Amino acid sequence: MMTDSRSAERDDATDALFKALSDGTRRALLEALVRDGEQNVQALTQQSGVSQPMVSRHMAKLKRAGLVTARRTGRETWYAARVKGLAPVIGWMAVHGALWSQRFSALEGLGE
Amino acid sequence: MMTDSRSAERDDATDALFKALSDGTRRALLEALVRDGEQNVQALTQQSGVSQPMVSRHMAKLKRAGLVTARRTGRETWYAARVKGLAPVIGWMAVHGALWSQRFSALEGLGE
DNA sequence: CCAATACATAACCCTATGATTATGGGTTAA
DNA sequence: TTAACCCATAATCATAGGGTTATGTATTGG
Repeated sequence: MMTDSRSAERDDATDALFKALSDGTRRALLEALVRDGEQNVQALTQQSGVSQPMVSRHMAKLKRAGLVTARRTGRETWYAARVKGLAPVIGWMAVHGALWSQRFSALEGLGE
Repeated sequence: MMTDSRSAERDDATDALFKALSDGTRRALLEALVRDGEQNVQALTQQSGVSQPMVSRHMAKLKRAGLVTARRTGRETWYAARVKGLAPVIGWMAVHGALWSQRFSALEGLGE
């Protein structure tokens, strides 16, 4: 499944990932989950400084990018960071950052 | 409401970096530089599939993000990948990706 | 059953951004 | 000097995207 050397055509996963990380509010939400563990929307809303609907939309984007998981219990939705979702970022840097490949080579077995 | 500076600090560098990497065309341009070394705008334009002005604008953005360097010689501008510009990405993942911090700790001395 | 709660969606506004073609500003060459 | 060349910038357009408030859909509790 090598995407040929003709540059990344439709690397939707990588694209969604970098796009998800390209917004500061979204990164802050993800950071909160990494730091303090699983949280529901209202908890995230209080920290975020933006409205609840905006948090829901940000979380949806993070989820589609594979960076968080969602677990609905009753009327609450609990989000948790999914750190291994960052793997494609590592992969991209390992492949396209020639100077890094040596250092990154030890990280390539993270597919779980 | 003041923004909670604890989690949402104005990390302009990181923001610019992720934003620069969030576009596929821009990543392809950067990949071309990493793969084939320093190139001028016309060479990059031929590979990119977009217009020359668009390449110039993409390169400007990559440059502001610290991912490429520009060297003007006469009427040509030669761009080269600056792989250490990815350092903030590593830094961000090291800090906010708890599960990664052990593996990343060895990479933190790349500041220059 | 009814109200309150928790989250997601919808409708809307405004800015950012990717893309184009046209133009301008220097530089090389004839 | 003039013309061709290389690149950047301007003008323009369409769409994506972050933000808000309003509304909808379940779920819990009195």
